Amino acid sequence: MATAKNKRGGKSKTAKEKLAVLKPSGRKDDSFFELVHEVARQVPRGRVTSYGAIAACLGTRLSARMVGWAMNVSGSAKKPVPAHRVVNSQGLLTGRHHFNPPERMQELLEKEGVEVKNERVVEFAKLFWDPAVEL
DNA sequence: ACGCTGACTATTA
DNA sequence: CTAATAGCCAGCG
Repeated sequence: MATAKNKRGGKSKTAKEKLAVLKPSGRKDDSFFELVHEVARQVPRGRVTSYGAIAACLGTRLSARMVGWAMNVSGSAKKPVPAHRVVNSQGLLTGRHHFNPPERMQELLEKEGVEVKNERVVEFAKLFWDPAVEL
C-alpha cells in the first residue's frame, strides 16, 4: 500500500494510554496538559513540531486547540516546556504572541539552528519532528 | 451548571 | 493570497 497513512501501529488509543507510555511512573497528574508538555519536551533541539502532530499523537487530531491551550499553561508547569519548538502546521510561529517578549520565540529557534523568516520556519518540512513516528 | 474563549486544522469560496 | 465555516474539548466566570 503506497498510502502509508496507517502509522498508528495500534498502540495509539487515548491520551491516557499515551501518558502511560511516556510516563510509566504512573503519576496522578495525567492531565491532557501534562501529556502535551511531555511530548513537547521530547522535541530534540533544532527541530520543530506542530500542534496537530502532537494532537494526532495523542489520538485527538481535531483537538489541536487543546495542545495550544496546554502550552499556555506551560508557564505554570513544574518543568520548563520548549513551547518555541511548537508551531502550527504551516510552520508559522503563531504562539509567539504569548511569549515575553514575542520576539523571544524566534530568537530561541534561530539559536538552536532553526532558520525563521517572516515569522515562518524555513524548511519547516525538513525540521518537522513527528512524535507519532519518532516516539 | 451553562456559555464563552482559545497558541489549531482543513475545507470551501 | 484572504475570509468564512465547522469541529474539537478543557478551563474559567
